[in-house]
Amino acid sequence: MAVRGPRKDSPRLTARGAATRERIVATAADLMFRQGVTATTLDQVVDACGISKSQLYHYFPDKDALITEVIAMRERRMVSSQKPQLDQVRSMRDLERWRDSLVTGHRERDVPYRCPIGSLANELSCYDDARQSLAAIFSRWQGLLADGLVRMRESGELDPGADPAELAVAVIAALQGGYLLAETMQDEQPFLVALDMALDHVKAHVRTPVANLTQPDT
Amino acid sequence: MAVRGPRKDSPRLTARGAATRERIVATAADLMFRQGVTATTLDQVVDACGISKSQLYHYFPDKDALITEVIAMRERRMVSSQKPQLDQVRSMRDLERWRDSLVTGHRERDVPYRCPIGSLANELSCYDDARQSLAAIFSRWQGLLADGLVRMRESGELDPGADPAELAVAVIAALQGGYLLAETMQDEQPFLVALDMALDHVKAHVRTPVANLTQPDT
DNA sequence: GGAGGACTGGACGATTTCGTCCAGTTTGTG
DNA sequence: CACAAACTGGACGAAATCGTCCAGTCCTCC
Repeated sequence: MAVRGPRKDSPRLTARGAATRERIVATAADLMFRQGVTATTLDQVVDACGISKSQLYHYFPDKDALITEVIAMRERRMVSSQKPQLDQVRSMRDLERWRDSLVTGHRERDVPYRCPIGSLANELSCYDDARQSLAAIFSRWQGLLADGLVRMRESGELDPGADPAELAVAVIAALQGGYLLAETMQDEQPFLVALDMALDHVKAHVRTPVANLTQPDT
Repeated sequence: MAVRGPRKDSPRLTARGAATRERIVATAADLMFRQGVTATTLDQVVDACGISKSQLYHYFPDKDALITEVIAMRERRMVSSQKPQLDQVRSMRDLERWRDSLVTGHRERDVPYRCPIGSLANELSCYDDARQSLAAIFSRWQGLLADGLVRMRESGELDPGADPAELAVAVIAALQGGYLLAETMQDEQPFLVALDMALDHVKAHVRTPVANLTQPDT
């Protein structure tokens, strides 16, 4: 898991080889996403990928190594899809845009309501290596969000007393819970409700200009 | 799954037999809780339970049937642990007590931060039978919570415009997300943060007496 | 005390899964 | 060209896993 040598997992690797390797990981990631890790067979990966078994074992010593790579790919994908958006966050409005893109993203590609990271985390949390990697991914994700909240605080929109890190954790938790309920109930409503709660929670820490203090309707 | 005959799964069943059957389910539930369903072997169940394999197959036709029973047990346990508390909920204060008992419950018995229902849901959501049962459990849970919120609304504490069902979904989602993060990070903080967010969210729908409208610190 | 359920204990087979191995072909690159 | 990597294809073994089966003992209730 730790990076020991200079290049340990690439002892002379052609562009083509790297591509195949990547394809294997992608295929495994997809199968594991849909069926779960334990339920996914190496033979399934081989078949779905259209390669022969010897190729799989040419690139990966065993299933665990493949799983490790799948996790790594999940992190890359999360960052590449989330970072561009979260880096833009400077206001409550931006955060709402982020939420909307999560929702619409699931609507157009009709991928099941399910978090590729959360589902791995649930299944692999009893294996410490994997668990730690997944914890790091969550941290990273949370960090991206927290950075946005920090910017909101610096720009004065967020209350100076608000804790961006803590808010970010809450938002990710809501996201995960929303995914799980939506998936289980096969209904996107819990996902929407959870995300709205999360954003409301952030909004509760938005600096309230006096103008916003309208008279209470009592 | 559906109850067809008068007693289909108890064709003459001694008290002792029923007890053993129950012990098998409990043992399986425990193993599946800690390792996951797919990762749990029938031989493991047999060993952990101290019975012989023929007994397992005497009571259950196959692994699926056992899983079904495990899910049913999870529902019973959830209801028996949650209903007494949630039925008491009549105020924000009661809700906070519920949250506290969730936290302290996990602290004293040092059971891992992990939802017995949520983890099953995550792993079994691709099998429609199981998924539906688990969705029903979530609904039930949410219903218990919503009932409490309805009482809060009736007593005037909760805003008449608040939607108890929706609030309950949000709370359960936060709970689930909190579990997942806490488990993965091996830290109870995300669990606390998520639950606090959820309660704040409910609190935001509490009727605000004029007395509570203290001057904003601007 | 007798019938039937509860239970042991392990043999057994079928199948799946992981992982190995290798002989031979194709592709790519210095 | 020559060498190495990429790849096929499938045989193979070991182990795990599911599920069956049965002979025989123990317990319980009518």
